[in-house]
Amino acid sequence: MMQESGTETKSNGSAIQNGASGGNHLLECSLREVRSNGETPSVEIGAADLAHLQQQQALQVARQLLLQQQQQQQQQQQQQQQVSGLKSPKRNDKQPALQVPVSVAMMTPQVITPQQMQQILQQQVLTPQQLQVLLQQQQALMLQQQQLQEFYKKQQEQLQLQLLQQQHAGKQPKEPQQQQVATQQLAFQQQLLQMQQLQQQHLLSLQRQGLLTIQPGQPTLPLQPLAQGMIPTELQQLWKEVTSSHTAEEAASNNHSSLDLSTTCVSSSAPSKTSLIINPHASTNGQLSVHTPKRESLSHEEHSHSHPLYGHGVCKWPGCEAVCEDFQSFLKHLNSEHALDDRSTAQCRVQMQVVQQLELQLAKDKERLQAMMTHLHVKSTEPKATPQPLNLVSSVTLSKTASEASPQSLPHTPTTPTAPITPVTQGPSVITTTSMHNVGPIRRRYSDKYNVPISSADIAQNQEFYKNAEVRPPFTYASLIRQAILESPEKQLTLNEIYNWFTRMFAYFRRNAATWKNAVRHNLSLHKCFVRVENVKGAVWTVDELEFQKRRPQKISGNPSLIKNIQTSHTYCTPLNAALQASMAENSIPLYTTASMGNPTLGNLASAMREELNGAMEHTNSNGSDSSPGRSPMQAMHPVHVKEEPLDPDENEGPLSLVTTANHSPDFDHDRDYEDEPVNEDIE
DNA sequence: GTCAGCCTAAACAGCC
DNA sequence: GGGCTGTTTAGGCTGA
Repeated sequence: MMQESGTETKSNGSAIQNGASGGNHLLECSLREVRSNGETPSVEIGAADLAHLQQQQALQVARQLLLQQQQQQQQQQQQQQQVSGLKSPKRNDKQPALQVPVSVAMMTPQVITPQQMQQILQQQVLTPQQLQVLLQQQQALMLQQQQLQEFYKKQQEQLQLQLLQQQHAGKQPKEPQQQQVATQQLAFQQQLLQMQQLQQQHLLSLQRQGLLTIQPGQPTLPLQPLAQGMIPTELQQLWKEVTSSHTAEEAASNNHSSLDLSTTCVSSSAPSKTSLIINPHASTNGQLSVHTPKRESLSHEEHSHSHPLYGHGVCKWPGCEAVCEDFQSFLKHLNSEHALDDRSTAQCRVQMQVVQQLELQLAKDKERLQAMMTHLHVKSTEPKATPQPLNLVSSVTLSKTASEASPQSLPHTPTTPTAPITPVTQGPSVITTTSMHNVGPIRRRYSDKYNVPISSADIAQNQEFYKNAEVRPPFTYASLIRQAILESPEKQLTLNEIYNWFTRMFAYFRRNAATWKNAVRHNLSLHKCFVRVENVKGAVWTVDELEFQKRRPQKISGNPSLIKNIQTSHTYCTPLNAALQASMAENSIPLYTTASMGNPTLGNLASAMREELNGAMEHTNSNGSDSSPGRSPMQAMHPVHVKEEPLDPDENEGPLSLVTTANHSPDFDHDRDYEDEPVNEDIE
């Protein structure tokens, strides 16, 4: 639609372009001027007069249509308000706690917060009937718009015809006459554009009012790419796909439908300063683009790049993963397989719940983190307090960041709507904003030195997050490679399979393939723990667990305070995991991540964690040590290694010491998790 | 300041 | 020749 407008205004490209830079006001002013011009009696006679009269008629018809449409919009808005008014309170009654932001202070005006996101998600559950109503309304609008455009096209053809007649008749068209025609054309075009804008607004308001009560006074919001990007509604996508008959307009509206989390979190604070009404293609280089099939295919290409449900030739509808060769086939597939029915609606609701839970836990853990940091910040001024269990994570990172950044500033950290849910990840994830913004390579990753339990469960729990968000996973390449290999049924993968695992599991690795693939190969070659095995189907890579566990403990070996480290780290380890589980339990997280996504192993693991929660907390509160061996949360998770916790100093010198120290290294938490997954299956 | 771990980049070789 | 795979080296960054 916008492209077509651009086509029609080609002759007035410069004028339009000037209007574009001026924004709404300029355009409206020029529109008013043109309107007034159009209403003044024309002194021209002959063909020009005829054209003028026809222009007048066209303008009047257009105005009438505009008025009708505005009235219709108002009616529909009222209708939508009624619908939303009926739905929202009901949902509020159901989940009052979810409506209340846990930490309003975390919200920044420019950034869509998890709470806002939550609100959107809460309110966007529409019944298929409601969606159909919306759909019909949109189609009616489209029809009107088409009629108007056809009318306008006819009008322009007539104008051109008349101009040609004038020229053929040898009548030199006077400059003012041309100008007037051009001005009228511009006026009409602007009216059309304005109408399109109104339609855009209306569509968005329909979407939003049905889903979210939007604040008034944002008339330009719908056309703003970033703002639009803040509406990550699956239903919206669904709706758009169902109503995909108007591809051109969709190309314009979906141009900004990307669910790019990295851009979402940096939503613009200066709305409507870019070209809002004018076709963006018209204002690129002064040349108005012509709507051609090429352009259309390009828009589809852009669309396919940004469509959250399509990527790498695969439909990303939850649980689908159907292979679609191109975007067209994907659209067909989407319309046929994921049409607006009860199943799709239910899937949408499930997805919303998933996101909702993520938001909730993120908010709670943020609050918890802030409390922790505030506490530690205060503590750090005190003379050597007794070792706090939480020091394990924060002894380095938190003390530093707390001193660098005030606790108040942290909640303002723009986070993506869906952040990793693993509570322990909140430390690095929240503190290092770079990881959230995904700008360039992050240097701060899960450091092995923080005693942060990086586990396959961590990876798996955040699986959905990393699958969708282009956030670099804070795990080392070695850990990821190992994870990939160990996840495979035969515990061996070819290089290409490892690549595939990376791209499958992490959205981040769908870009810059040359870089990270090189790093993967580099790591495979570099680390002894990765063993290349010649297989029937070629070379495969396996993991030498012993070598992998040897990697970092060497650093600690020889340290006189090894025993103390072991003891203290062990002491710290338990409360940390207790905290982890407490977080999960307090939030009543039904282990929605991998467990709900169909990974029974992790579901069992998590269930076991929760079952052990009470005892774990008691154990933690007692003295923080493993006075009752095997009953700590971590030990409950990893019963295999409980018996392998020798505190005998002599054993620390031998090979076993490696294992022992590894027990307390983060990577060993990997190991434990890896090895314990089947154990937990046994528990189940 | 030094060291270790990690990441990135690049060059090179062998194979298909 | 080009792409893929595998190895090796070098430099930079970060945290201990």
